[in-house]
Amino acid sequence: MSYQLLKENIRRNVNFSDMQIDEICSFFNTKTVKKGEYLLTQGSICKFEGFVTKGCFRIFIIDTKGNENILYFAAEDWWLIDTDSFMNQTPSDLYFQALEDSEVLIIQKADKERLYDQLPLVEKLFRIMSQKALAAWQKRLIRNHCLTAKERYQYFLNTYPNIASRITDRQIAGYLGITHEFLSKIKSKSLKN
Amino acid sequence: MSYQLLKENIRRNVNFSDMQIDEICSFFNTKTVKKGEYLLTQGSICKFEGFVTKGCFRIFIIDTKGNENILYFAAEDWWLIDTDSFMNQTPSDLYFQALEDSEVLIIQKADKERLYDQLPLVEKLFRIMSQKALAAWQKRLIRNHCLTAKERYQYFLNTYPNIASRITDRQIAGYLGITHEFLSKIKSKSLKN
DNA sequence: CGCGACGTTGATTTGCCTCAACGATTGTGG
DNA sequence: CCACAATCGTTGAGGCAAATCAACGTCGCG
Repeated sequence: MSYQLLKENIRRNVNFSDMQIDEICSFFNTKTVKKGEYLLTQGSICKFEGFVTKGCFRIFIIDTKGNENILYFAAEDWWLIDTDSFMNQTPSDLYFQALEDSEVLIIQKADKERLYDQLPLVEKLFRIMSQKALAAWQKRLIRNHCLTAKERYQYFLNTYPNIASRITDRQIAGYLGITHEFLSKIKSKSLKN
Repeated sequence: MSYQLLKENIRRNVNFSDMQIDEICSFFNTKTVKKGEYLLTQGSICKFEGFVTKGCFRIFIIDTKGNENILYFAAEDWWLIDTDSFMNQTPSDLYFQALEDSEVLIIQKADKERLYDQLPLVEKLFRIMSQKALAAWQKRLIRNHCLTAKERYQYFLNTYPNIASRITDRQIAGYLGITHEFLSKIKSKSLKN
């Protein structure tokens, strides 16, 4: 059952009772997305949050120079969220694109508001999730300032081995904020050491 | 009264009753910090969160190369939080240093836990605060990837004029992730246009 | 006054980008 | 199942943004 992964993910943050967690899960619906398809595109308002149970997504932005800049990848056990657009219901800057055939558990904005009212402990759940994410983003920015591209690449390989192994180098370069040509040169130099 | 700023800051996120907001404020104590002093240093466990009512702080990290890397500035109406260390009660990577004689409203870790229990709506408050912060950090990382140092400098000046005007260029360079020499060159080139 | 932190400037180096070309791999339609 | 296109990874030449190192004048402060 694909809800099992979601339940475990939630329980890692807040210890809900079995009844509560079933209640929470009942707000989510399964959605399948084929490789290459988009769940969200720039300019549209994000009305849902998702939890990936199968496959892999990239969350990216196309900047004014036309470069694809990848915020993060979401494989199994990751959340698929545009915090800004979902919270403020403003047009999104982001794209959610499936890099493989994927399955996502989806909760709609209106349902999430109902869930907050119905089960106030869900506030704590998303408070903790947001704080963990916040700490991670702060550390990532520091790494971008302190580390060279090569060091960031190696950190990525070590930290997310099962994401790195299933995506192209172009995607990794987009995540690291470098060109794919330069990533290729980093790799060839690493082999010589 | 220095609590007024805190009350307004909180009410911008959750509409508490007067009684509730007084209750929340009663958990905070005033602390004065002189220019140059530290409220948190690397290696210590962060047992508090703060809200700045007067003065200005820099929140920074010293990396392995000895560079001071500034995560953000906290002047009046800003929160002073090491999310990671406070949440996990692990040794902090950060320094909180006053750049001016300052005043902070402090809430201790144990008291904050009590506040969550006593007034569950506070969960929503910090959920919303964390999500707003998260969205802001994601945008900042994107700017670091897409914009040149000059463009980031101008963005900083436009976005935080009353922080930029009261700190040294060295601090701004540390925030932008560039050397202060290069920032100086950016400024001299800007004047010629 | 004298010291330390600051801002500035120049010379040099380096990390990364841009552009272009090429073979290898993957995907797709006939 | 093949042919072709598209995408991918690689490599090289050249250029630019930013770092490094060093020197210097200025300012605030003890």
